[in-house]
Amino acid sequence: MEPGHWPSEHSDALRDYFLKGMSYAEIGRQINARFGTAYTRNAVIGRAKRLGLVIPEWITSPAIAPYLPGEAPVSPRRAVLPNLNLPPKSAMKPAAQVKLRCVGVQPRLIQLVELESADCRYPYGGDKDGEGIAFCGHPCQPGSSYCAPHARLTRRSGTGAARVAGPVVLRLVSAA
DNA sequence: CCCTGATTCGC
DNA sequence: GCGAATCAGG
Repeated sequence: MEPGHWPSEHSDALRDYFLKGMSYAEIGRQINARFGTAYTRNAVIGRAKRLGLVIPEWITSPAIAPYLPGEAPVSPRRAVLPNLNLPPKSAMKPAAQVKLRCVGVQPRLIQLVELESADCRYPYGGDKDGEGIAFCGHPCQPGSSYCAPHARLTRRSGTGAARVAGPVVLRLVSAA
């Protein structure tokens, strides 16, 4: 694809994940995984800001607003315009952080019964599927229960023995 | 050290 | 408008 612009699908996903309370890096990773894109966290952040993404307080804080007299009851809608109304800092999102997804790998989404002992046990679904949970299924690295991408996703680096691929360009290798 | 978010600046 | 580079804090 050759989009100089973000597809609405991606933007929608971005909003969804954002409202879900995930960090930009994770949002990026998940969108990357789902759409097979290669957005960096910077890209996601920049896009989010440009989109005017804001934390709907009325969602996270449905409490009564004890605004001071003189202050207009600006509850039902925060100005989404690029004026000068940005909150002092980040409002941070409370709930969420449920499940991680994955990197640039496309999971086989196999069932547990099909999962072998040498397959990556990375949980998929369960988030908005409603269907049975599936797993990555990629051949896991020796000594690990996950494949390389998922292993590095869980934890960074590999005891100073994995600094080979500089600018990592993860692309799937699964063919058949 | 790792991570995070936020901004600026060049394309 | 997009995103990398960079900055700043945890």
